[in-house]
Amino acid sequence: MKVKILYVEDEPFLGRIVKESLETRGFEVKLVADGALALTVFNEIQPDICVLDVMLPNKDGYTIAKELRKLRADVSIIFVTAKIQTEDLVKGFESGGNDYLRKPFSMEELIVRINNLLQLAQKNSKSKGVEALGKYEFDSSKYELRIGQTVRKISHREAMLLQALIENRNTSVTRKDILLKVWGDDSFFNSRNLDVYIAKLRDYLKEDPSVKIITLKGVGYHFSAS
Amino acid sequence: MKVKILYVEDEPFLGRIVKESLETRGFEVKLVADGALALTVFNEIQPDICVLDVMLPNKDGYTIAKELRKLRADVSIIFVTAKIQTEDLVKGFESGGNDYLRKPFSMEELIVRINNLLQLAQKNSKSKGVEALGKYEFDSSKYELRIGQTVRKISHREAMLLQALIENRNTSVTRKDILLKVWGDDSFFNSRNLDVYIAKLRDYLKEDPSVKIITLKGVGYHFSAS
DNA sequence: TCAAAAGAAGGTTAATTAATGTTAATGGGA
DNA sequence: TCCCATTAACATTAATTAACCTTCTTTTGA
Repeated sequence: MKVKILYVEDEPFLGRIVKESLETRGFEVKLVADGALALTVFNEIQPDICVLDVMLPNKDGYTIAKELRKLRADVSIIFVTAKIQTEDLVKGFESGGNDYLRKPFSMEELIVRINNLLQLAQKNSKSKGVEALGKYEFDSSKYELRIGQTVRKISHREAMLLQALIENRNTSVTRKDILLKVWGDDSFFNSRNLDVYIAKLRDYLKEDPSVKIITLKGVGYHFSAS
Repeated sequence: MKVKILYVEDEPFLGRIVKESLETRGFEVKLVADGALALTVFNEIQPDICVLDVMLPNKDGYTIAKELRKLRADVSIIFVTAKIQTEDLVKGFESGGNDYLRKPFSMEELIVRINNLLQLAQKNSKSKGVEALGKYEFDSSKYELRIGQTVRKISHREAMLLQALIENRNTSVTRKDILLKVWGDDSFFNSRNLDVYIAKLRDYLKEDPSVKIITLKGVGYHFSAS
């Protein structure tokens, strides 16, 4: 499958050249000229990489980046800017950018940096969609948990929770973060709800003892799986 | 502990300025002017980040990078170069570089990119492995303490405390440092709490008398283990 | 100067409280 | 109705607090 790129750029001439140039190299590029549209298009095409101009009408690149990160923590973001102020650079990395390119840039440089990020992303998350969890496989788009021949459909909440754990695999997540991500708020009742769902997941995942959800009492959970 | 940087640069004037500038920001910088020396110095100081000029006498930056990667796969490498040819950029990433900076660059830009790589590296290597403590083995990501065939699950606090001791193995830690690290504050009650947990760890570790938690009354503890 | 007394710091074990586990009952929407 | 999310009820475990004990240090007075 082609690598999808969301390219947000308001200069039409530059935009078209870069888009075509990237397409020649086998990327699938969606060009958006208006910052306010970026999120909508992002949700539509689910790109692997976002290339964002910083100066944009309606909504600047940094703001977009922050919003994108919330939607998908693992998306790769490259900023492109004519500004050379270093505070912008700082802002760029702070708002969740993975790389920063100054205009004018060469196509080769952009492509190299794109490829670099793709490799990184691949290392971090293998082939997305289907996650290997020990002997299990979790298909986050189908809400399916497979082990051997057995397929178990899991519910929306179960899937969200499992996803949240997977995103923090081999590190710890706080209960609060999970609650905010999965339930949207961390009230007392939702907190007990989380306990219930953890129990369910543990039950689903009990066939492979190497897949573990360890409780960090007073803190959160630590999910580990090969 | 300070972040250590190996900086290979043959222009003495630039080298000194960058070195001093980085040191002002709290980095520990070793400046090397000769490519052929880079490896030796690398082994000596075990840096967290390497900043390599590409054009160097005796051995160029790309070659150095490849060799460094062989020595330590997880080291972060930033190339710095006056060349603007894009083939160099490609070569840079291919030879194992993590980032590429064109001269002239601003200090801020360098620092931002350094910090970015540090964060990345931390994410990747977070769940570090298994510590040998005399006859025991402590797996900090699984919260397991093993001796012979016996595996004991320990709690989060127990693990944090043990980790804090291990990090200061064969030296002394103050109670205050431990309390801040494990409990977040050093109030009276938490201080007594620490006593309780020290007792637990001593109990867990009593099978091997060479593993010792020695009390330094009025100061802290001294943890020793082969 | 020295021994006894008083304190302080920490050791140990037990009791208490808070957090989470588990299973079942309830309730609401396609 | 059926499924899933939520709430409830009771069980379990970890963390904290308490109580009492031991050890070392400091103070004090003969």
